[in-house]
Amino acid sequence: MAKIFLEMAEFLAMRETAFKPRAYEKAAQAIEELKEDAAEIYQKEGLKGLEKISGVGKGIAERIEEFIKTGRVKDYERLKKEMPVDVSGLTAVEGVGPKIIKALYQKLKIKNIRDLEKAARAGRLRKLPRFGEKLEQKIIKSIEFHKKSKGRFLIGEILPLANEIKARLLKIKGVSQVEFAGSLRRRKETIGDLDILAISKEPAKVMDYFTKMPEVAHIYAKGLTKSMVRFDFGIDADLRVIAPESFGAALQYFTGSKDHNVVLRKIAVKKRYKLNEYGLWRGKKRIAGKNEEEIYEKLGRQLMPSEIRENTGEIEAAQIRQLPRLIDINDIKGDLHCHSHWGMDKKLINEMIEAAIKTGYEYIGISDHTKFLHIEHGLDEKQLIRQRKEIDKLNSKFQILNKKFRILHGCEANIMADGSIDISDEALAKLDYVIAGVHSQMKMPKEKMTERIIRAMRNPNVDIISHPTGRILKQRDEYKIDFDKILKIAKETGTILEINANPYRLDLNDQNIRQAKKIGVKMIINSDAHRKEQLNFMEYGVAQARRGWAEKEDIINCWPVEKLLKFCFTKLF
DNA sequence: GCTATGGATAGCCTAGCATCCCAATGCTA
Repeated sequence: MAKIFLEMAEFLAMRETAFKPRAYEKAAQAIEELKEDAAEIYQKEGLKGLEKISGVGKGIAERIEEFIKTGRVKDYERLKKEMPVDVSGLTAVEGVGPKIIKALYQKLKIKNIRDLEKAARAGRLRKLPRFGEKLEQKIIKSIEFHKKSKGRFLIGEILPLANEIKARLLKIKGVSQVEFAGSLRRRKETIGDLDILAISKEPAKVMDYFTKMPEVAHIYAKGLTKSMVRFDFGIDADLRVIAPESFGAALQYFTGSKDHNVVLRKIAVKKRYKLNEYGLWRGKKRIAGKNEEEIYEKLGRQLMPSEIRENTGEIEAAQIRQLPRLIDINDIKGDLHCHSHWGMDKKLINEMIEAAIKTGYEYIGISDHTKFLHIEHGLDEKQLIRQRKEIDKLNSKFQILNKKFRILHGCEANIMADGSIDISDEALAKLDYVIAGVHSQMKMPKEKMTERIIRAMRNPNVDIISHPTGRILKQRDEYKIDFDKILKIAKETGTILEINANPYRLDLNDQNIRQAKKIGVKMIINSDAHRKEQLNFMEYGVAQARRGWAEKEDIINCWPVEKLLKFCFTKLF
């Protein structure tokens, strides 16, 4: 449905219809972001229910109804007949928009990317009015990039590279500040492109350097205030050089999100100000712009952390000065989901411990897989006992040395299809804590999967549910579960839900976290490290928790170890 | 076509860059 409305928006733009394109675009986005299936909403509440979706009014609600009932949207088909082209395919080519698509179809009967590439390579585009050789070349290059492009990138893939580029830019003479904006600064799970802002006395030098970096495969644009490039592995990056007096305004503006900014600008207009990337203005006078804080303050709002700028209530909370005090990476006292590959790898457990101490943790929990996962060399009851002895030995060493550090002994057990655990309760009871997770048969019907996890939560030995929704970003959807029900039982039993910090998981997601916090379900941020370097995944988990408005009190590995163990020990069921 | 405001109507984000044509247009963020 979202795709149909998005295409309708493009068709309407081709006809130069005013305002409707934006309306359809907005509706498409709203539908895509919907948590519930639109068909379910319609079934329960009819047209009125659909109209409650922000961006959906009477007209679009009726078209959704039509689609649910007939599987078609007549208006869409009419538009498509008028201009039978693959709009979504063509607009995916950078530099091609509705006006160009229209000209291409009318003059050259170009319907899709294949036609376009053929015509461009044959030199037929340059002959069209308002076209030229350069535009033709640009389109050929865009098509080549499009074929290679991999879409969005995981934050775990981008942040390390971005930090390196930042360090390089800071070394250039005349550069005094470099910051990321956009989805990277909001720490979204996936990043579409890289937005970088800089202050420099010599913009030309920075732009020269930036566009000539070894990673740069293509330069879209290069000016004194803005340059845009594509890196060889497929992500685009923009660099803007900003005047110091506008830096805060630019940072605010380019950080977004778009929805957050739209609301903010409306607030500015209401106060008879104007907000743009150069500052907050009253008439021609700039009344704020150097930093973000003064802009938000002049608009009557607390400064909002970038991770929650999604227009999901943060602007309202900031007005009554009730913003949450988001958890910080420095609040983390330990990591309870670390694999040592015990029995397979003799050194890893020590490496993990060393890395944890170096990070400044007060404790680490070793939680290897249990016996059902043969492939990961899961431990059985006897092996767990032997592992316990080794951990006791290591702990007594710390005591002798009078070090505060402590190793906890846990495991990541498997929740079987019927909700039972793959290892005996006796063995589990001897551990400091137990994580349980689903690692098999993930395609169960919603009710069965929910019951399965609930049964595991009701096991008095199970303290933590790992990666509760099971999704793998860019690879696998979450399992079908009734999350509200899981939350209810988690609250009832005192079961802790994990925020798995592996950048491929980031599970729970931001919305899950917010829901859990609201109900009072406790969470834990774990790295799920299988190598010592992966302990650093914690950073992504903390970012995710922040996006879910989590505070220190909500996350049990911000607590001292005694309090944490007591919470695990006094589990209700 | 949607939303907000007030019950029918106004308003819908802004700006840099490339390109094509030499002042305007389209795309993108």
